[in-house]
Amino acid sequence: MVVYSVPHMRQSQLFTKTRREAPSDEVAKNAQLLVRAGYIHKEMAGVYSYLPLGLRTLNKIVGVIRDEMDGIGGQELVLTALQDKELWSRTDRWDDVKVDNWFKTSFKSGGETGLGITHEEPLTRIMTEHVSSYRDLPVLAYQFQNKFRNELRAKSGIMRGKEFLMKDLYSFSRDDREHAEIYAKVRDAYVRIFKRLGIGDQTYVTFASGGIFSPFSEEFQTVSDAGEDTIYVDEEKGIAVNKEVYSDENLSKLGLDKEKLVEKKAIEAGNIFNLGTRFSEPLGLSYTDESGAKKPVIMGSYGIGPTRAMGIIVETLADDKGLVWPEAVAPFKFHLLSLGHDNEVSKLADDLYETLTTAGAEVLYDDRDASPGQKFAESDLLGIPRRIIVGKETLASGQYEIVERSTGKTVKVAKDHPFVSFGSE
RNA sequence: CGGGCUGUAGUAUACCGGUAGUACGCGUCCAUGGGGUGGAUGUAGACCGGGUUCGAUUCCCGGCAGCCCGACCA
Repeated sequence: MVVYSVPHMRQSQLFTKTRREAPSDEVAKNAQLLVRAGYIHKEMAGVYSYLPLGLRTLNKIVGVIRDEMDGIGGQELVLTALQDKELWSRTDRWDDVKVDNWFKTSFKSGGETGLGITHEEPLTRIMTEHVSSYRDLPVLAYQFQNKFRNELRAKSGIMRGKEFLMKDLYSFSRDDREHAEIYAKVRDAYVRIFKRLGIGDQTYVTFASGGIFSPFSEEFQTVSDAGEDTIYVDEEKGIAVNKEVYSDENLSKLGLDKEKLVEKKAIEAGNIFNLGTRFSEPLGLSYTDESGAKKPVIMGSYGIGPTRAMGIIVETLADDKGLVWPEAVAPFKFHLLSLGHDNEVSKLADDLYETLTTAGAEVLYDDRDASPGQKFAESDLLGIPRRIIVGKETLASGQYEIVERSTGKTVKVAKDHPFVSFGSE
């Protein structure tokens, strides 16, 4: 997992502030809450900056995805944002008629370039320099990078922007059989990722339009009223089919019973594709097999947008009081609140903060001189999983109060109780 | 890209053809201290350009920006 240089923080030092009211130019719940809580800042339509709390959350999501990608043998790298026009011309994806959402610009020295919308082309070219024998395959390479897409209409807060973080994994295999194995492995990893991100129960593998090399691609669709897609879910089988391929013919092909399907709105959280030789052929990525024959590499691509995932988590789990983060994604595990002006209380809270941080806990300590009501309200808004309350009652009873954000469930813990009583770490 | 709408203190919102009011925020002071606590006081504003008019924040035109519906969405 990722190691953070600052695992804990005093809230009095946090420069971001919360707001009572949602900005008037946001309609999407995810953007309203994330802006109110100071996690993000809207720079322009569809373009958001990630502030300290937002970045911590985003990094947690990235960490989960990275963990799963590494777990199936993915090798992380990072490609350039600036793209080579000549390369994209070879696969016929430079032309504005073919791909209409490029941000294009030019070099002072002459010639055009564009900001990367996806990265099949550059990675395939790199592979031509490193793959030449069947012994060099398969390869799984992935990256986290900002993609730039000149969307005509940005919407839905951070779920559909013009600049957004994307995890894109590409697989390079010897043949269809090997590709199928890898594809299945990535698919399983994706299922685990959404489960770890806390949206597994609402996320369905969904058949969608495929492309040239397979009849269908598979999307990971999270059921949400904020979704832009319509899917038909088979609850029993736990799979769904996108409206774009919903037809009697396709349903029978997929072995789905029309009667059992339920229509739902959903948002696409991930998508996996069989690319076949769509890019390896035109870019000359081939290898020599055991018999000395030259063969094209079979490719696949697999995307998840961590920023979009963050938006989906908010849409799915937040309540009317504010954000609610699952354990694995929260910017901090604990939100320690010190209530009132009492010196003894402050001392107690300081000591607990010291104890927790020494034990390596990720804790945000609200040490500010603010009213209890304000601290509670802001704590709800920030959505940190467990709130530890230290107040005058603690002095009287000798107990800390721990409140779970998602359920409101409260437990009391003796002051000198062992650290493990605060929950898993 | 087609259609619709909106730009007023830092934020959220009123009113008005005669240069703007409220709440929150922020500063100061007093009280308060387990659900955005109460009071006093201060601070700060009409997107840009042009037109109509005695006078425009208000009406008209253009620009820019933002939002919504649709289309689009490796």
